Amino acid sequence: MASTDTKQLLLDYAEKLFAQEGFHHTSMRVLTNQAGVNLAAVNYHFGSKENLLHAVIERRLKPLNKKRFQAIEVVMTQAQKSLQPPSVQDLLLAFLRPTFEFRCASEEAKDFIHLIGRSWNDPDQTVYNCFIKLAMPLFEFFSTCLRLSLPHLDEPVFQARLQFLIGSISAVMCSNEGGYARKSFISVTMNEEEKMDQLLKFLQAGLEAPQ
Amino acid sequence: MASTDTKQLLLDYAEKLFAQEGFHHTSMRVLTNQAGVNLAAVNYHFGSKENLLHAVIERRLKPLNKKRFQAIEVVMTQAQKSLQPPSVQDLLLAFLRPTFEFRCASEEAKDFIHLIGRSWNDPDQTVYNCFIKLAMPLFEFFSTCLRLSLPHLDEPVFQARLQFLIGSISAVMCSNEGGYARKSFISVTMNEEEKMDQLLKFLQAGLEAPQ
DNA sequence: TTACTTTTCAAACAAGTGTTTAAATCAGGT
DNA sequence: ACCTGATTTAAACACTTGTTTGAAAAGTAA
Repeated sequence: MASTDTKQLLLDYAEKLFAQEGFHHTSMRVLTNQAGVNLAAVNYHFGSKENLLHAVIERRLKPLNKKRFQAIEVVMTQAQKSLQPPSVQDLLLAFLRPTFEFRCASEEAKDFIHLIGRSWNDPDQTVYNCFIKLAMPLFEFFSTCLRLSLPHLDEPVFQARLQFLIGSISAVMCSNEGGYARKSFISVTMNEEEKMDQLLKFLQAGLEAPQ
Repeated sequence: MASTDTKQLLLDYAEKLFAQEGFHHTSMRVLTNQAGVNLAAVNYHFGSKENLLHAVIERRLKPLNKKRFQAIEVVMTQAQKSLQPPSVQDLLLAFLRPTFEFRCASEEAKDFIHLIGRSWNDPDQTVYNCFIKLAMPLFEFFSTCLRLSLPHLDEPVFQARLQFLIGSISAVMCSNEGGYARKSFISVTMNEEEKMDQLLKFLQAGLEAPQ
């Protein structure tokens, strides 16, 4: 077996298991068994379990964040041309559309998004740090741009609403109806596009609410 | 030492550690060391680590949910009297006020709320199941009542917005500025009352947005 | 084939986990 | 004082964890 195959297998199954079971709760023995490779392969190819997590997150998050970054940039340049602040709707869409498109791409992508959505509140420092290191620049860029769309808001109010926004987004990212997820009392029977539309409307209304 | 003291100590420190480190990542040896009791005390008094978690959650969640339940009931009886559907604002307030009041009561309460807020998306089935079993009845009641306030929404849209709502609320519950939490790029410098006001406005606007 | 590197493999390692056990200690009632 | 049941204790148990090791196998280039 080529070395790249083993690496890919490990990344794929790690992504799935980390999402489903959590990082700490995923055993390297279970992972390597499912992937059909030897236990020592993880340490040989990645050095450690933590490095494997890093590789799993980086592999998908880098291209995804690049897309989001570019989409936001488009909105910003158009805004500069028209000498107007960017609209909340455009910015939200620039952030959400690549996310949802990515999420719909495959079942594996859904697993990954689940993993990411949970990282915000993950008690495990390992997961949180790994995620935030890769995501921070984008979020700060997004936050700065969104600020321009909502100049009338006091800074603390803006920060608070940013927190609410992230909560809603990560809730959607964590939900995967029809997947391995446990039952919830909420059953969102909606295709992904409609769901994004609804999330957009919800967030826009919340962000633009009178202070 | 009276037996009740040991039990209390275990509950207190378990609450703190489960919130800070997560359930699985909390070692019973560390827990019993911090609490100053013997390792075997957990199994003697609670039977198992899982039962301890259950006791931790139940101790605080039962009275909290009772308060929320009663507050919602007040809103509903007033609505019935006036032959009007309950307002979104009143219902949200009935749910949020007891939560925030509880959260402000003490630092331990904040830990607990953090633990609860995370339970939604906890990869650990143990934590999730334990939480949902105790919280489900209240959430279903709340959901049913809120549905009456938003009769014009299609059912799928309502369900989706419910998901967004829970996301925002749990994001706030998980945040504990000034506590042991790691740094975030969001810094919400707001007292709890203002924060609740803002959350209320945000959610109300989002829920009542045109479909 | 030979020589060399990369990759795989089974086994062992050291440390940590929740739980159990049986003896020791403490408490309250008679 | 004594007895009895509740509680605490140190030690051990059985098991899992991520990681390391050194030899075997596979792959590559001369």
